[in-house]
Amino acid sequence: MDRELAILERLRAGGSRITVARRALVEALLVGETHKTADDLAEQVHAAHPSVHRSTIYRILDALEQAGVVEHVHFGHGRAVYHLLEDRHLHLVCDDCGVVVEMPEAAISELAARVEGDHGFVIDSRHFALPGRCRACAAVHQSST
Amino acid sequence: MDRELAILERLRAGGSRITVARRALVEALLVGETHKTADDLAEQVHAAHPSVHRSTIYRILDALEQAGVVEHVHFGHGRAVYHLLEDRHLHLVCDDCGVVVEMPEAAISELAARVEGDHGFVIDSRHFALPGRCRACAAVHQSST
DNA sequence: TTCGATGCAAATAGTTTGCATTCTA
DNA sequence: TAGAATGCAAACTATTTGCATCGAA
Repeated sequence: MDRELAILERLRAGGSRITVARRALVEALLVGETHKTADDLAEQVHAAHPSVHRSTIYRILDALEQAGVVEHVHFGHGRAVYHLLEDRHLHLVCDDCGVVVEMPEAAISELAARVEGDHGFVIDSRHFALPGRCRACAAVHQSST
Repeated sequence: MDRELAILERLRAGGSRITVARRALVEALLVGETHKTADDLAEQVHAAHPSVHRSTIYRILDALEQAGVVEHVHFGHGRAVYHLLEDRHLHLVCDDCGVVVEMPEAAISELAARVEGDHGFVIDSRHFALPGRCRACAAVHQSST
């Protein structure tokens, strides 16, 4: 039940030490939105611990990623969002309004199987978002183009 | 048959002027690899015209993109590659060795149709590469992990 | 001659790194 | 107390922008 402790324990198991900054970042990951940029997380951590530096945020995120706790997904043009590994799913991001639609990982399995058969290529589709246009923006786009 | 002239003409039609730099960049796009980073292109252009600035390369690429001549695809972690619109296809990039596998756009149509039906989301799959592992790296990865 | 294109330098966004210091285990 | 973690500043990558000048039509 205590997700925070479980995650910290997992870090400790990997030889890491538990610090205030790490505790705060894990807490930040556990509340609110499931997808947060490094910036979002830094802001949240700063609320309680203003002295935690941005570079530390990145280093902790890196440690968490190595420990298999989080993963990051690129949402186009440079910025990445981080989320807990438990929340595995594909991401669809709207190029126009930026809304993120989640869909089960299974949706891509058919394509993945075909690609693997044809090219031997194993798609890791979680690491990138599929871009496009959400329902609303697709409608607008169609009428204005 | 003269692709270079055709492209330049297309630029001119949009109100643009034809300059040495533009001519050189279009030439660079037409030879060799079908996918090049802004850096690759800058290097090629510099070979003949060392004074052309990087920012100019970006501005020309932007103009070409607006004119519908090229498009850029993000290959993960910040860098983008440009290619002529005629060469439309999906990209699979290996996270390990960086090799790019191309596959017909049609391969994703089934997934795209399902997603559009379920979520109203219109995937623009050409704008991003699907990450994963190529046959060779997948084999290595499996045995070493 | 006019307005688009360019060179330059500086700014930007997002992230990473070297190094001396601090703190956990 | 050893070695991991941190703060800080500075570097980095890829790209963009303001501005004065240049050049194509």
